[in-house]
Amino acid sequence: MRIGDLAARTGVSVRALRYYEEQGLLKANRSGSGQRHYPESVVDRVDLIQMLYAAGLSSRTIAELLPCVEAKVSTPESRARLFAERDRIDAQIAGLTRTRDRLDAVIASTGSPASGCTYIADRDVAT
Amino acid sequence: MRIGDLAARTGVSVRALRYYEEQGLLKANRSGSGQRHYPESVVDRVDLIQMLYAAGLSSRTIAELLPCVEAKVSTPESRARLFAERDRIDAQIAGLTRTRDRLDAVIASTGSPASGCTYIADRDVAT
DNA sequence: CTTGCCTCTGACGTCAACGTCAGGTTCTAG
DNA sequence: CTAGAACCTGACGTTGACGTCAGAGGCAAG
Repeated sequence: MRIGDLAARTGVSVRALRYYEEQGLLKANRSGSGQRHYPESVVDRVDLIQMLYAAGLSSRTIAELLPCVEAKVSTPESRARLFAERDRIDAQIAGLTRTRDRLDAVIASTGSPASGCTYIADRDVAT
Repeated sequence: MRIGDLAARTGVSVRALRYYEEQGLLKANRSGSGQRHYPESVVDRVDLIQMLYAAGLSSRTIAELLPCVEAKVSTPESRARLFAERDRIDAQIAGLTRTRDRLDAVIASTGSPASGCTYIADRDVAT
């Protein structure tokens, strides 16, 4: 599997994949001419990397936690980092939930102004 | 209330407050000599701005939604934006929840290797 | 008055995760 | 064999939300 194929499979750009390698998140087997070749397994790894990036983790943190998540290998530091990131994500979820509820309240008040102005699509307001 | 006081009250830097004004998120009464003076009410406004920034909204989007959230004034576009951002935040919460659960699973497997994989994750899944 | 802190307006610096371009090599289809 | 897609390594550009510095002015206390 070459880098273009991996990019297509993961939806990540070729540039991003090379960047991940540069950051030590991804390793590639090189052919004689220097081209990168990947096994199927890296697809999951790239998905995981994207997942962690989306959760707000930095390259450095991801690099620290990847062996922990994939190979179940962990040092005391990485375990501490793991707990810290878990808690940070928890807090982030809590904050986002409050923000969403606030927006929902706004939607409820501007969307149906007391009387029957109901042409605004009837959405679920408080999950 | 001068800008330094507002910064202290909100935990936001002076630079950030000036930046908010530059982005049209905050207005200030100017004294004769050009110094900014704020009423008490802007404290809540700044908190709200921070909340929206934390939720991943851009200055432009916040500027569009602030009148909607504070004064309950909305145009069809801002209402559409409101719905879009609410849904985006919902999706973000869902993604973060999956990521957190994944980290919890890792914690469960690396954190207590002796007693078989018992899940730690009996946390509330953020409504 | 002057000391010292606060404020003002530019304007350049920063940082992360890439985008994009240049110039050159390699693989593949016909 | 040859065109053209895909790949390579630098290396500079981008974006957003500020940080930071420079130089100048404002404000209450002693």
